[in-house]
Amino acid sequence: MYTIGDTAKATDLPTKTVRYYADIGLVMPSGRSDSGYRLYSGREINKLIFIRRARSFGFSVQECRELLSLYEDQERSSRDVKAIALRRIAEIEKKLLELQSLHKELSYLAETCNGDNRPDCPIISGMSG
Amino acid sequence: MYTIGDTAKATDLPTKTVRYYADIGLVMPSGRSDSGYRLYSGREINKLIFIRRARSFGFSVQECRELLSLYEDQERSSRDVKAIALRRIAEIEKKLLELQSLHKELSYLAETCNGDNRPDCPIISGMSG
DNA sequence: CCTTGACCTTCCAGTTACTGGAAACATTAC
DNA sequence: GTAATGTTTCCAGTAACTGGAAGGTCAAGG
Repeated sequence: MYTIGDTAKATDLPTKTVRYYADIGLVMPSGRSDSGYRLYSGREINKLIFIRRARSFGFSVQECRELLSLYEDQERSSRDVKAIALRRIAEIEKKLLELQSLHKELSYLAETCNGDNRPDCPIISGMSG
Repeated sequence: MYTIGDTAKATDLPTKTVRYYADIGLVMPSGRSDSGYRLYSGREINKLIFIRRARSFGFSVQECRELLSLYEDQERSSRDVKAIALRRIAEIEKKLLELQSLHKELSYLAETCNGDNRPDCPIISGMSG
């Protein structure tokens, strides 16, 4: 069992955010210490890491809730699970392409503009591809 | 020259957001029509597409401002440009790894939970890798 | 020319997802 | 035992939109 600070370290989330997620019922601590400290188990740690990743790619908290429920809602049919997962996978693949494109653009910029004098770097005109 | 609606379509951003970016001085329209309509050129379209991408990967508006300034601030030395670009590239590479990991997790879920009966899918316990 | 509908304008209020800070209690380190 | 650090709740503030009202503009059809 981890206190909120240890949980924050383990998940690479701010303490404030972990507490916020508990407040909105996204990831509840598995219990409280005698003195009222939130206590998290490995399971919650894993959920929080998953959420941090999903959030950092623009999935809303609501969408994270839905993604988590894929694993937890015993009432939901496998068909639903698969449908939602596949929809998200398509989005992720689109994001992967865009992220690679962004990477390429910045790499080109770093390569091109590497002297002491400022070169022209007219890269914006090519930034939309 | 594009009106704000055409610009929104071309950049895949909501009209509201394009107007908001003008309000905060992130991307100004290159001019106004006689009747006061915002008018955008290809250059602004490209900037907006670049920003949409960067935003969707968690770069703040302030960071987008900095990234755009890499191309525009004639006072900034090439050394700075390269340093900032390299820092961002490192972040993007980390994001790429995490996005690939997210993709793998959801693909595994979609594959595993594909019958008509709900299988156990105890994937959360492996979600932190 | 007139009207209808889709566009645009400004302004202001509301939302999402945090984020910072105060006051007070708990735990750990010396 | 006391100082530093960590935790609690609560409340206010911020970033980046987002929705809606009230009104001006523009192209198409009658």
